[in-house]
Amino acid sequence: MVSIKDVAKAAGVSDKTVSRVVNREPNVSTDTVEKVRSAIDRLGYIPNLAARSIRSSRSGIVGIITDYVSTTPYSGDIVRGIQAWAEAQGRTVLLASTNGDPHREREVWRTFQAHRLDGVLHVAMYRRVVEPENGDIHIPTVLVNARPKRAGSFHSIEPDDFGGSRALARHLLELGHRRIGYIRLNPLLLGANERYEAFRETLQEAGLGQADLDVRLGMEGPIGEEENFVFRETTAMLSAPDRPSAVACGNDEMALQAYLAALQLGLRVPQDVTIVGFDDFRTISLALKPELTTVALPYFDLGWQGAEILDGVIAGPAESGRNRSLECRLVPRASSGPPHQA
Amino acid sequence: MVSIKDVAKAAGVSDKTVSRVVNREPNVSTDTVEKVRSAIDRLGYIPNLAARSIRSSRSGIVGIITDYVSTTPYSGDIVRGIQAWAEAQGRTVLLASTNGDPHREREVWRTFQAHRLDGVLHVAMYRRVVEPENGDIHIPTVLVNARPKRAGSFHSIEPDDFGGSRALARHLLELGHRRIGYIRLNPLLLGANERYEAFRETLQEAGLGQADLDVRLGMEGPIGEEENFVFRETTAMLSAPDRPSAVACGNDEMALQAYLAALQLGLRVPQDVTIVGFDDFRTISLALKPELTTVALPYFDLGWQGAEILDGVIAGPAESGRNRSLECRLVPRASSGPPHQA
DNA sequence: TTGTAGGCGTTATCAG
DNA sequence: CTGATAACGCCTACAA
Repeated sequence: MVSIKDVAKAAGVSDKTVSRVVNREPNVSTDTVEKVRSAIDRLGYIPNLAARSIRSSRSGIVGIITDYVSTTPYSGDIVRGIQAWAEAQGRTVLLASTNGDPHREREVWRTFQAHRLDGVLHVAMYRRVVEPENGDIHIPTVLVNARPKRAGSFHSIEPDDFGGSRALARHLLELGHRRIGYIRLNPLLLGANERYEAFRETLQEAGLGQADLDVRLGMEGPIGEEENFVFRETTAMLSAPDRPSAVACGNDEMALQAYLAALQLGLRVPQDVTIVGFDDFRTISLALKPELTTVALPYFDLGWQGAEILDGVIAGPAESGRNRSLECRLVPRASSGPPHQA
Repeated sequence: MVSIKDVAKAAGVSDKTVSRVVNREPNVSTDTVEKVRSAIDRLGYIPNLAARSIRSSRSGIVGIITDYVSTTPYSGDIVRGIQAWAEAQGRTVLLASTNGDPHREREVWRTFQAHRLDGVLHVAMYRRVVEPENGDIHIPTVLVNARPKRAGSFHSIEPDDFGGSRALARHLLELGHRRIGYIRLNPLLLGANERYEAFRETLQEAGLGQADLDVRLGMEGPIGEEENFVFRETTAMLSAPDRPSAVACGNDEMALQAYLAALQLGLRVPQDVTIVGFDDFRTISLALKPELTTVALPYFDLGWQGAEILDGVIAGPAESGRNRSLECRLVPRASSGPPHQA
C-alpha cells in the first residue's frame, strides 16, 4: 500500500508537505503542489482514513441501526435517503441491524463505538416508540420513524400519519361519501391508531355518526406473522345490503385485497365502490388498475432530513431532543370517485 | 476516550499485556487476565479499530456497492443476506450506491480504498451484466445478481432464472394446460429473456406448437420509467374466444395486474384461469387471494453466499473468477389448478 | 514556504 | 508469562 512517505520520497519533499497538499492547506508554492500532485497520481496514492481518524478522533462515518425487516419493503427508502445525504456530504455509511434483539443491539453500539462513528441514525422500519439500547455509549443519535420512550431524550423524526389520514378522510367527504368502511391495521403499529383516530375524528366533525362508519380489523398478531382478515372482512362489508360507498384501508397491501374482494363481488372501482389505501407503496399503488388513491409516506425524506438533524447534533451542542414531523401528502388517483347514486 | 494505556495503568500492567488479553492471545496468567478484564469493564474500554487496522492493514469491513434503486423492492434482501453473514462473522458493512453513474462509482471505489476495505460485494438490483468501474483499485470483489462482462474477470453469483422458469412451465404442463399465455418482462432485463426462453423451450419439448403459446409484451422502455401494457394485454388475451387456460407472467407485479384483468372479465382464479408469477415478491404473492403460485428468487441467499465467496477470495489466492448459480424454487400455491373443462 | 520531532492507539518483535 | 521498543500512516506544533 502506497503511503504518504512514498509520495514524499517520489516528489522529493517531506511527508508533511504532501499532507499539506492533500488537505489543501495554504502556504505551499504552486511548484511544489504540482510536483506532489503528479507524484500522487503516478503512484495512485489514496490517504488512509483510519490513520487520519486516529489523530482527529473523527471518522467521517455515520451508522445506521435498523430493527426488523420491514413490513413494508418500501421503508428501505429511509436508508436510501440517509445514504443519499451522506454521499452528498462525502460521508460514509456503516450499516447494522438488530432484528429486534436487545442483546444484539448492544453489540452493534459497541461496534459503532469501536469504529468511532460520528453519529448514529436509529431507524425503525415501522413507526413506533423505541428506547435505544446504547448502554453507556454516547454517540450523537437521531431516531428515524420513531419517537423516544422518554420525551426529549433523543432527537427524532416521524411521518405525520395523523395529518395524512385526516386529508384522506376529507378527500372522501368532499367526493360526497357518507357511508364509509374502514379496514384497520394491526393495532400493534403506532401508525395504526393514529390513522384510525384521525379518520374517525374527521368524519365525526363532518357530522357522520357511528353507524356511518363500518370499522373492521384487517390484521392482528405479532409483527411478521400476523393473521390476515382483510379479504374476508371486505367481502363481508361489501356484501351487506347497506354497503359503504367507499372503503379506506390501513395500507396499500390491504387495499389490494379490498380490490380483489370488490371485483370478485362484481363491483367496479371506483364506479361502484371507492377504495383508498395508505403508504403509496408504489409497487402496489401503481400496479393496481385503476391506480390507487393513497397517502404518501415520506420515507426517503425521513432518512434525508433525519441525517440533516444528526449533522446538527454532531456539530452543535446537543440541546434536549426535539421531534420533527413530516407531512404525509394525499395522492389522488383513479380509485376514488363520487358515490354511486343507487 | 479511554485507551489501552489507561487500562494498562489501571491494571498495573503494560499496554501489550492488555492487548494480549483483548485479543485472547495465549500465555497470560489467569490472574493477570482477571485484573485486566476488571479494569476494562471498570473503565469501559473499547478498542479503537482504526488504530488496529493501521497496524494490521485489515479493516474487518466489507463494502456493498449497489446500483439502481430496485425495480423489485424485495431485492433489498440481498443486502440483508450480506449483513446477516457479516454480523455472524463479526465484520462490519459499509454501504454505498452509484445510481448507475460510472463517475460516482469510481468515487465509491476510492472511498472504499481509503477505508482499506477487506472486500467488496458489487450488487445489481436487477440481474444483468456489469463491468465494475474500479479503475486500478484492487480489492477482492464478488458480483452479486450479476455476471462480469469479461467471463472469469470476477467471481459472481446469480439466480438460475432459466431453471426456475422451466420448473414453472413443467408445473403448468403437469396440471394439464395445453394452451398457455405468457406476459413478457421488459426485454432490457437479463432475466426476462432467460425466463421466456426456458418457458418456450420447455413447452416445445412437450410438443406444444407456436399457436399454443400466446406471447405478449408486458413492459417496455428504460428501467424505472417503463410503459406498462400488462392489464391491457391480459384483458385482450383473456377476451379472445380461444383464450388460454393459464397465464404465466414475467413477475409477480404483472401477475397482480393479470388477476385484476381476469376478475374484471368475471373469470375466477384458478377455476377459470390459472395465473402464475415469478419472484415470490411476498408482499404481492401472499396478499393475492388465492395466493400466487410463483418461483422464489433466492435474494437473501445470493447475499449470504456471495459474502461467503468473497470471504474465500479474501483469504485464499484469487484463482480466476467462477460463477455460481442459485436455484429458483417453484412455490406452488392456490392460483394454479387444472384447466377448466369447457 | 518547508521540514523535524513527536504522538495518536494499536500490534509485532524480541528480550527478559 | 511479561514488558520495552519500534512501527503503522497521518497530523499538530514548532522550528528553520
